[in-house]
Amino acid sequence: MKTKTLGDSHSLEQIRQRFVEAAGHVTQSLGAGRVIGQVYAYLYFSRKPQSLDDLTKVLEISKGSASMSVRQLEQWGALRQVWIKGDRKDYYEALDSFGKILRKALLDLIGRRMEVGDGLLEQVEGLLEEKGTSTQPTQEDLEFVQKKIALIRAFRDRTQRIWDSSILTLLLK
Amino acid sequence: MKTKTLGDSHSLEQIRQRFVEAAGHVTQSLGAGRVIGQVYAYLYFSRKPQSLDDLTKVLEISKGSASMSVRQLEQWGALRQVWIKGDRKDYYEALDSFGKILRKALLDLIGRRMEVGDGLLEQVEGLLEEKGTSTQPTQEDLEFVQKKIALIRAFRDRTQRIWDSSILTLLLK
DNA sequence: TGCTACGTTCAATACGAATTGAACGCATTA
DNA sequence: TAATGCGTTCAATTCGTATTGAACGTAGCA
Repeated sequence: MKTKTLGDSHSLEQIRQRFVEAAGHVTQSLGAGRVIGQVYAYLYFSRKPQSLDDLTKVLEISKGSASMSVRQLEQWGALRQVWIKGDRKDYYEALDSFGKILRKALLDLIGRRMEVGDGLLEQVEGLLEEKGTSTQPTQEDLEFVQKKIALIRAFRDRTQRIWDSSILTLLLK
Repeated sequence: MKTKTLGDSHSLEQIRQRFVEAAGHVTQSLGAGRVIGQVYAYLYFSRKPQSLDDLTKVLEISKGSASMSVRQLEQWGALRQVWIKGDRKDYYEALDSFGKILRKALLDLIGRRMEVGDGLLEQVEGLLEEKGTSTQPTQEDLEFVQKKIALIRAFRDRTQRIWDSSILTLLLK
């Protein structure tokens, strides 16, 4: 039991392994784990649905990892569960709507990280409104900060539009 | 010596700290450290150039961190070094061409991570060319893999165009 | 009803990357 | 020329987070 899957061709199996490895790096650099990419790539290059058990053996990952990765990928619409009658295991096959998948995944990953900064500009602008009437801070300081924040807002708004229109909609197609 | 900088206004100082914190999160999630963002935000909201020494005190980071961050930011065109005569310290002030800065930073960060996967498609397609003539692998397997890889290439080319045109050029303006 | 084989969960662990800080080199000044 | 005050470097450390694996719940089967 040395190599399994995808016929016996050495070079084809080699190619799959290359993709598994590369996908692992990609997802890792995107801030999802390495395993997620590996699982998807492996399933993508599998002719038949594979079980969690297969994944743990081939990718040498734990049962827990396999389970969690598969669930994450399912939520991103990257996998489909397949029942094989007379078999108690769950089987999975990869879907290939890369655009939709990437879109969901990015929104998820980015959203997960941007909570903190989100709404900061609005909050701060609110604070400045209040202070605008008071005279506590020196007029100079107030103007300085307002000017700086205005620059940020302008840039934010511009990139926001680009992001919304270009990326997401185009990835959808 | 409790609070320094930016006048004495509590609320304005508060605002700066908010931005420092937020910027730290952003750069961290982008895969550059937390410190990079903090340093930039602090300088951006400083009226006068600041020294490494200032940074270590205000941001509570080590001299090493301050030095490395400043250098990185300089390479991204985010900072400008300022000499103050009669002072042996180096001073820095933030530049605000956000577009150019982000562009350089992203190219750098992404480039740093994509080395692995880069050229993979080309390599693999090369391998498949060779195998195309041999009959080692079953015809079915060969076709399967070729089809799968073609899908990936199509997607890669499409997103590549979007990335090149939309993002980078627009960020330049 | 108990037994088996599976998937899930989450506290413990391992791992990689960010950060530190001591050692160093290089200016500047006396 | 020595002494002082910088910035830089990089091995050691710390810290966050991905991964593990043992314990658990559950569904099917005898």
